[in-house]
Amino acid sequence: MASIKDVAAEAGVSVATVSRVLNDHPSVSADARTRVLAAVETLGYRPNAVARSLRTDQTHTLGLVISDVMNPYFTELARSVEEEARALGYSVIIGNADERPDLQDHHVRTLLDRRIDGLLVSPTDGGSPLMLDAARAGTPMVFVDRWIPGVDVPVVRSDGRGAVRDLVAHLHRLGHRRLAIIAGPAATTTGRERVEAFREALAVFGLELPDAYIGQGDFQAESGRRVTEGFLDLAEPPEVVFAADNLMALGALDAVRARGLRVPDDLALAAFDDIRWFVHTDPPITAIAQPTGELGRAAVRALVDRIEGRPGESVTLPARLVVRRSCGEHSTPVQRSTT
Amino acid sequence: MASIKDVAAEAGVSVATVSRVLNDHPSVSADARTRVLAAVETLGYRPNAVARSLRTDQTHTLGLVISDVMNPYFTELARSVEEEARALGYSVIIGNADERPDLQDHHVRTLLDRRIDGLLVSPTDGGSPLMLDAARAGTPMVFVDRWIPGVDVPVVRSDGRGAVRDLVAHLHRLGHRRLAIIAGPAATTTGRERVEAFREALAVFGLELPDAYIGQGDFQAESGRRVTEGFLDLAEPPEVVFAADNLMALGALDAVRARGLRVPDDLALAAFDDIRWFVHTDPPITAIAQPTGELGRAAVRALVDRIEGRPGESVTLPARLVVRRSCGEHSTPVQRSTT
DNA sequence: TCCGTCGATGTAATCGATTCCACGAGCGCC
DNA sequence: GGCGCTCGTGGAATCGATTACATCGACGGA
Repeated sequence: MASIKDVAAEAGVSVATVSRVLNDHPSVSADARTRVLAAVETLGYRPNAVARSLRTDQTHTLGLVISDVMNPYFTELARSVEEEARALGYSVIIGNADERPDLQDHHVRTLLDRRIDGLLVSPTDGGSPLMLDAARAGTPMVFVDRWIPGVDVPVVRSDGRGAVRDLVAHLHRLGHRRLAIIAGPAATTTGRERVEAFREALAVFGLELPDAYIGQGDFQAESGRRVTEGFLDLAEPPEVVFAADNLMALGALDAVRARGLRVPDDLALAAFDDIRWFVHTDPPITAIAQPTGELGRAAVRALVDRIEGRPGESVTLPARLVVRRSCGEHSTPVQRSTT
Repeated sequence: MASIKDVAAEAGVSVATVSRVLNDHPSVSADARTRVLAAVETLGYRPNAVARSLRTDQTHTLGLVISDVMNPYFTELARSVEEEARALGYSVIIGNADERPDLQDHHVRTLLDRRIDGLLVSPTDGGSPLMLDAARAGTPMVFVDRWIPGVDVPVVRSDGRGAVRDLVAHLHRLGHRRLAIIAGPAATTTGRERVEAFREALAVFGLELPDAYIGQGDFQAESGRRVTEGFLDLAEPPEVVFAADNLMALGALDAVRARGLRVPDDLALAAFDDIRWFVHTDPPITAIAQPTGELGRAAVRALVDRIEGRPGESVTLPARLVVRRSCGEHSTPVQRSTT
């Protein structure tokens, strides 16, 4: 592969001049410029990004470590992150942590070894020493969706409180009183927050959230299935199950189906995170939709701001309730928008 | 960030010795080794992958350019690719072409600039000059799922012919005679092949595939919707629509639903590519399942073989039919396995 | 005419690793 | 006792770019 030296030789100038042309430095004669460009053309020269990065200490690359690529929510997030990054001149390397702290650390480590310019993380756990060190060492970093409390890093996420209130109001109006939740891992902020938001919303209607109605899931389909089976085995099973993410809702659907029961007649179902398929499931699933694309874009902007020396701010966007039929029929569909 | 020089100074040896310890070269004294390792520990030293790559001309990175990350099939493919690559000591950079040749070229170019060791591509089109040049120039490369004819590059894909024959047999048994297909882009091999396989299977039963029953899609949901509406507007609409991928099936479902019609009573539906949600759609969708994970792993193995100087062979794995209810009820569910 | 300035260019240092080569010490063998 | 090997080690070149600094010529003003 042709190097800058070959180009210099071909154009009859020094490598410095070639470099100047390529980085359009002002003081290059028109003559030299055209000769260099011609040489670049004939040799099919492309600068070696590795060499350039070594010298400039910039890779123009962002690392994105997400909890689970197979989760459509994160897939969409990854897509919007890549789009915005590309628009700003950055590439993205995605690491899939698969909800496993060890894998998350593996990816953070290799990304740091590659000297990425900044890191976008949706932490799987409460924060490994590795990540805390990186943050403290000044690696530009932004948390997206989930975050680690007590770390001085901007957080880009959506606030589901309003939407969860709307959801509980919707459920209450339909007559449901025994509401259960399939929670995410307590080590994640979203895992805890969604339970809290749910509990608070229930309190508004004078309802409680007994421990038996809190199932411990891990954001994966299988755990949703398992927890739902546990609910169905209770002496007094809940009337509604609220899954804290879309995969656990899928698992819940599996469990209900395996018993030959029906949604919403035997058990109503709602989910956090809306996905396209929810329109076509049997029945269509009521869900809380996050502004996923906007979150991804905002996260990239915040990270690039940090990288380029600007402040880089936290962003919180509201989620909203999308009512479908999985919680029972309703006469007047009210979709209060949250603020 | 500490460099190899700092480690050398701390350990009281030369950088050469540090490098030897790190790459466990045999001739290093036990004493020097322990001193170096201690220095590495106290400084928290991590070798700079950029510098290493510049010198060794290896990045231990694979590029994966896929047609559409939002398509669950490709998401799963990407996941298995990353897993196998990690097991073999490689990282993966994913580029999402979004079915756009220009984006595909963009990613191929940046990946080559980064001097990735090898490229895994599922081409969006018939092959840009850029990609053909790269293949000719000797960049280790493997096509996965789709390929470009006439290029000397291993292809890892699944053969759907057997499964499509099974599907048509299934449809014929259910009494369907007017079968239509939503095709993928003619520029892709899978786009063409699936239509051909379908046509051949129909021929076995003495059925034809009239042009009016071939809708031109682009593997995206919206095109599935549009084509299905066209089918429904025909004087004699088809009884079955076979979507060449899962997203177009989603679009077809949207279209049927928008007209207030029902699957399979008004129009039966089948799809190429099986996804988890197909179990829970209304009705559950009959689909042709590819061994996606195995494809991804085989592709990585073939690519790494090429990179490391071994032959690197093409692989073709059979797909299989998964019968559900979207084509009508059947008495004895026959799922012939293909060979 | 001379000097200072500015624009264009080249030389060489540099980034952080790997690796070839040289060198010295120790050891075995004749 | 000397010769030659092997082993451990360090110095320095190298990968392909960027960039500080030096140089040189032209040009303008006094």
